[in-house]
Amino acid sequence: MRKRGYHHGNLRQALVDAALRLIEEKGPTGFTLSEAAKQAGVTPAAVYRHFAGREDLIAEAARQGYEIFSDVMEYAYNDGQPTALSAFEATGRAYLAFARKYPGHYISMFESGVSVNHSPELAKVASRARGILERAAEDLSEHIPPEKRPPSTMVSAHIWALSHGVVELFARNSPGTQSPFPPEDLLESGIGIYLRGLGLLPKDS
Amino acid sequence: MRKRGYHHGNLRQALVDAALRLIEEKGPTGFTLSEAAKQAGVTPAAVYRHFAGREDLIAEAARQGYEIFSDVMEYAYNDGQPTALSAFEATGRAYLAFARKYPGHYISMFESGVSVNHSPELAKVASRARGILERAAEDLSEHIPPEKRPPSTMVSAHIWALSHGVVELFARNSPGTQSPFPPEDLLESGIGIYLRGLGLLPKDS
DNA sequence: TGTACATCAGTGAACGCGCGTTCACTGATGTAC
DNA sequence: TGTACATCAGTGAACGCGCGTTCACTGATGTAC
Repeated sequence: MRKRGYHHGNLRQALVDAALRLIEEKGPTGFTLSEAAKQAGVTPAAVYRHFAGREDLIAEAARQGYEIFSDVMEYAYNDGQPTALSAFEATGRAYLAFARKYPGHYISMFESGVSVNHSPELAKVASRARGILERAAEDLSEHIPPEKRPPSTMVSAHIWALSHGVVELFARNSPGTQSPFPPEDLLESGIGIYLRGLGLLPKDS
Repeated sequence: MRKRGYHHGNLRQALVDAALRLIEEKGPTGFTLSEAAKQAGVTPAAVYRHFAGREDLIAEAARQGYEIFSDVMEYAYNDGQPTALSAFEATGRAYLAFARKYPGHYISMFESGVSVNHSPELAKVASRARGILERAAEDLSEHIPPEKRPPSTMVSAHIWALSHGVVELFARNSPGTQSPFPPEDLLESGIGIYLRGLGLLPKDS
């Protein structure tokens, strides 16, 4: 996708990759532009050929994260097939799977302090991600009698919050805060109970 | 609680307070020992009379946070009175109220990267906090028929995750990530649906 | 095919900065007599 | 009450460090003729 050649070949992406690795390892705090440059085999000054600065580099890492995230969620959602319910549950599982598989991206997106309004592209891809979850919630809502139906944006916010909370509290190898349950089970059971509360699952499963 | 007098009077606590202010303002990243010292009207070196270093100061801020947090949660729980259900809901509300009222503490506790095992005192007070939520979940669980009752530690993990997720995603003034709903409503409705899913609330509320 | 030229990705040195931490010290406070 | 002494909280200077960023440059690559 990048233009080929010159000296390094594809420094821009190499820098993003290095940043992702460092952010995953040391957190957004520990990440430094200089070390990312070093890992890419390049002088810190070279970074400025491709990014406006440190924050811009993190923002690009986040942007790529949202891109992958959206793809993963969209794939899991699968246009609401075979059922709105199964699609919704798959989306929840995909959220956690993404957080586990792409921790550097996840941290860049949600813990780096980079605003989603850093650039129009970032805002756009972030809202695409949100849109998918909201659509899944909408599909689902149609199976709830209108008079007891919460707004579908609320449902998606609930699930997003639960998923994010599980990731932050129980899926990180943060020493000392480990749960007696695997995060996957925790999220799946939580979503299950929640959906039962919406009247979308039988009383006993 | 501190011994009185000498030069500053109560530098130790003044440093913790400054740290809390700075952490709230600039995040755990932006916090520096030197600036905390400056805000307390003191040389950076003076900090070392009271703390082992930067991390130790943050850990003390977190410790005080857990202390307040536990008190608040315990008060809300109110020994499960008048009912296990109402006590549980009050505990959830108290969680969010704490996060809003003591953002510096909250960040020190959950976002600063300080391990809960930094010191025995910290571990102790953190587990006290966890214990309260677990007890509330246990009381509640007794109203669920045993064969469809999830482990109470799981219930408390669900609620903790949901609450934390709401705080992180929707209760911060993080630019761009605002929800169409007040965090309080979001959490309360989420917990309501969840409890209904546990069979603890009537089908239509 | 060969030569002259333009481009521009990456260099390397330099900058000012604030950081966390150390150390020998000083001088206000508290205490013993 | 007054004096001599001990304590120890806070000072101030110094340290080495790595940071993000700038700048004039260089030299490999691509291109025009």
